[in-house]
Amino acid sequence: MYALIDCNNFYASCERVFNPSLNGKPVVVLSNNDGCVIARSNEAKALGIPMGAPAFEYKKTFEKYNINIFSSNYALYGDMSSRVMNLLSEFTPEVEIYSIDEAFLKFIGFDFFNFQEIGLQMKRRVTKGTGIPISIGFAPTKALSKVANRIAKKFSERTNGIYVIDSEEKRIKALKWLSIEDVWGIGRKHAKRLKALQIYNAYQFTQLSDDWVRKNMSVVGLRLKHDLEGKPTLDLETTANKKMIATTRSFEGMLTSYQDIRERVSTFAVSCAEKLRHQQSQCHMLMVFLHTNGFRKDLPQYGRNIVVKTHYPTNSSIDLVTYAEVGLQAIYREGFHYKKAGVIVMGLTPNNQKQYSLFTSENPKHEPIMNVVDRLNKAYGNNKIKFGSQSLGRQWKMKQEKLSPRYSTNIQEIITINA
DNA sequence: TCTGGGGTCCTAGGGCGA
DNA sequence: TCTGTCGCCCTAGGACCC
Repeated sequence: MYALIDCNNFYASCERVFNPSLNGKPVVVLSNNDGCVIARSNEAKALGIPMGAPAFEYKKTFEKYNINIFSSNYALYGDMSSRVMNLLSEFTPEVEIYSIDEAFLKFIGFDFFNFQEIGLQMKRRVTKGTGIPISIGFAPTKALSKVANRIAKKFSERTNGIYVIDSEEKRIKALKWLSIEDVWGIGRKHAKRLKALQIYNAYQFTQLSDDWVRKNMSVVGLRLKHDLEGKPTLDLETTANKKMIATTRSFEGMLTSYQDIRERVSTFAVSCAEKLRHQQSQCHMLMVFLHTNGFRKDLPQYGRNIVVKTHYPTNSSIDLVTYAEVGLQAIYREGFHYKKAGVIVMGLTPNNQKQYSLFTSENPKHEPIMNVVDRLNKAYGNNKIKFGSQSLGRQWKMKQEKLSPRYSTNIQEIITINA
């Protein structure tokens, strides 16, 4: 049996844990730069605020309905997430953390257990331990547990946030209820194609022939079909190291000068290098990209990316800044208003599997320097140590006008209770 | 004026050596 | 020495997820 546990309106719920006066009121959380709506409480959903809504377009709606707005506070959400995941792992050792707010659990040898009861215990444990509300779906496969979770959430008053698919009858009923575009693994494109063929729900999808699905939706679609049929095909994924690491940002305004963009790109490269060292990996390729604002049809558009190969595997900030600059020089063009840039490191290998080059080698001083940089940044806060190409005086700040405190990870910002 | 960020997997097609 | 075929590797692009 698999379970999918999903935190309800996760970011909005995190804000509520430390500010209970928000309970019952509409809450939205915005993306970086306070750009789009990325999380909504049920009350905000009921007011018709869609996912991804640009904040500036909905400003009046926010004011009209007194909606509580928050900038995204990843320090808080990340910490709350790991607390939830820790509690869930008390129920079975087989846990796949699927995203910041979701986990698959696998129950082997629980044949005679009552999953409804296990679900109740999980809910109580997580609510008591973190204050985060969760929904739980149990089913014999991962894809079906996603479906069960959806039912648990959709009919929460009847299901109490827990639903178990444990019979053929329930499976078919659930699949007939689920619209094709809501099936996990069927995105917009495939949903459109399937609808054109009169396939409107998940059950109809499972009635297609394997050959057709394989031919038109690749093995990915076929695996999904089998999983929905109740034949376990997708298993828990082991949490290996990441295969690529990215740091990309939209700029608050638009940038034109090479120097300004270079500063930003250097910072992205430094950030990638830090993430690489954190997971004890190194990269042998780095991609730099930049592009103009696609929403501004009145301005000339330009966008390019370039992959730069490193001479040896590295996670040195000094090296990566250098390579990133080589890439940027190759793709930067004068005369455009740039809105977004990023650095992505690829071809990752563990630190202890190093393929040396005959002709070039890393500077042996980098490793101890990076160790010191990481230690200082850890002790005194991130980005205290900067590199030459990053500006010392200038602070590039994301727009975060509605940022809540880091209640659970910073002692200076701990919650205060007035008696 | 203002529209996010970070990932994974799969396939097709070309280059290239055996 | 030339040519055809096969399989591997790499890359770009597409589709999906949260």
